[in-house]
Amino acid sequence: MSGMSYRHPERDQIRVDGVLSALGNPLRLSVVRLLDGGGDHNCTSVLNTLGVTAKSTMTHHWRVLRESGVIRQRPSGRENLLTLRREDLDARYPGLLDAILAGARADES
Amino acid sequence: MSGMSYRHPERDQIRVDGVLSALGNPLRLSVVRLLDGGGDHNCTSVLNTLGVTAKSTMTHHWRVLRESGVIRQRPSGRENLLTLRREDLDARYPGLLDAILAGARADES
DNA sequence: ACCTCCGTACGTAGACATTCGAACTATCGC
DNA sequence: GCGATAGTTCGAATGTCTACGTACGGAGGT
Repeated sequence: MSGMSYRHPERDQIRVDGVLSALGNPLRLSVVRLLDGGGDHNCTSVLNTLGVTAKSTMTHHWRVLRESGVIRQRPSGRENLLTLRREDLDARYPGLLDAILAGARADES
Repeated sequence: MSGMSYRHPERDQIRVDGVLSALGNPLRLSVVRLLDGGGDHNCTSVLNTLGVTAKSTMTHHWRVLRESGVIRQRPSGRENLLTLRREDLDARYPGLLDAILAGARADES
């Protein structure tokens, strides 16, 4: 049997204050920027890329991102694949994600 | 002499994670929606409109909103006038504020 | 001067966030 | 089965956020 799946909010259950609160954390914003860059990501690869030490720390952040509707977490084998819920976010809050990601890039300059 | 002024970040000192974190709080998001509606606002009028009990609670939120660059606080007589820094936010993060405000309205439906 | 109104500063209390280590479950390969 | 890998769960420590009451200071009106 494949692993258990997590509870995700439906598209119409997403709330903007939850999304903003989730993305107001620098580490979680970095995660979203990384996922937006495309490619396959599991928890460990993100953890290594961002230089986080403890896996259990990220487990906390996965839950915040998942329960706010920002990412989707899909178990596959012994990995946990992570994807940005771009279609849902774009449908519900047009332009929000792009504005945030552009803003994050602007802050780096 | 008029009252002391507060420290506000310059436009280019604003950071998107600070803005998101500030607006991730439902009460502060309501404040921004109210200020965006136009009209003159001082601290007490916002407090009364939103049904907040303690002034000192709002003083905390004014600081968060001010230091993240979302609002400007300008003492005038014995009042403290509040304005949304729309021009600065629009210049630095095009579309962000509109997307957030539209999202907040969408969540109400 | 006096009183009143507007808002801040301070201390405090409880709730929540963030991070970590250690123990645990499940999966894959041998 | 055995060992290694991928993540989670749990508990604890630390820090931050939110809200409140009280006290304070500045500005206006009388």
